[in-house]
Amino acid sequence: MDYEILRNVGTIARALDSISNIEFKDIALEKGQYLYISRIFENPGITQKQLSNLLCVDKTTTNRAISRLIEKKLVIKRDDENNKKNKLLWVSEEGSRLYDILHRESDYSTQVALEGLNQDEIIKMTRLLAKMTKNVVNDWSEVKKGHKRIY
Amino acid sequence: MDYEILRNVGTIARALDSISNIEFKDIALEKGQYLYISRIFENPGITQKQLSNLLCVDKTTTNRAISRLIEKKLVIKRDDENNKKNKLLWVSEEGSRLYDILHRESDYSTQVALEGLNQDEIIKMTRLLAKMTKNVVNDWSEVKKGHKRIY
DNA sequence: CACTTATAGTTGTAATTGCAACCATTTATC
DNA sequence: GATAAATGGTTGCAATTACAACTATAAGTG
Repeated sequence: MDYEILRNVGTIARALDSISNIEFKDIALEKGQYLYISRIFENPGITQKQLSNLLCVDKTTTNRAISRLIEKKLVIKRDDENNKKNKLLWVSEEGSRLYDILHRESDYSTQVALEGLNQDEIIKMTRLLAKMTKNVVNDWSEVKKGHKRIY
Repeated sequence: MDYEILRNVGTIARALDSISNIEFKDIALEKGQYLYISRIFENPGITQKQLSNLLCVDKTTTNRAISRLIEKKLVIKRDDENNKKNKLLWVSEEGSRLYDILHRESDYSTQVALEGLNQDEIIKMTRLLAKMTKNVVNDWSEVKKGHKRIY
């Protein structure tokens, strides 16, 4: 049945997250921190709220993770001149060096995950997962705002 | 590039997990507990170790989750007559009733996630994700055992 | 303009999560 | 069959995770 799809998505995600957390202990990153460094590096000046929505993580979780990364001098926080409510985030020089490793690991995991799939399948997969992401993130935003789904 | 694939897998998984955790607070389930109830229901007599491998979760996490579910009388633990090391798990009657709700929610989320995909795409997706799962879980087992991946 | 509502960020608290280190069995090896 | 290695399960810790409840700023509305 179709429910296999979401089950496997969950399993793949947990497995990869677990692998990343274990591997990045070598570079003194704690659970989950790699996610934030990657996204901030690729979206310089992003806010905590935007990060939370990008990752589908609670904003308080993002806040704590960022605080820790600032302590560790891997991320820098600056005030937004145009909007005092916002604090913009950048990766430090040290953080940038880590990004290189994160990127390489991600590439490797992608290679492993896609082993045995041909180019056409990969392209289709990319397109379909993007569509699914949009569908699911939409529901996530609603539910986070308090909307009750009926089923 | 291909790295979009794993990013989206992670995002979908986090979003759905977050939704489930929020929705299942109505039935007094705490973070993550729904996973174990579902899998034990579908695999009666499963052990903690098998559960951990099925979900790609650390065995100590499984242990704590199960202890809590036993306290809540949603899961039952029995000794394996043939092997005193193993403790076999079953869902209680109360737990079975919850399973019904979990199943309905999962169906609904699947429907939402797959909106806009046709039957052929869904079938392909199912097959490809199963293959990816196998690839990734294999690496996860190795890394958990201490194997260092080179990249 | 007043003032209400919404938004971004932050802390209090309580729970899960997972590595390390351990016990109890079982399995492998001599 | 004795002893070593492996396996399944369990606790001590230390950290993330996230809901509530809050502050401060910005945006919407009469």
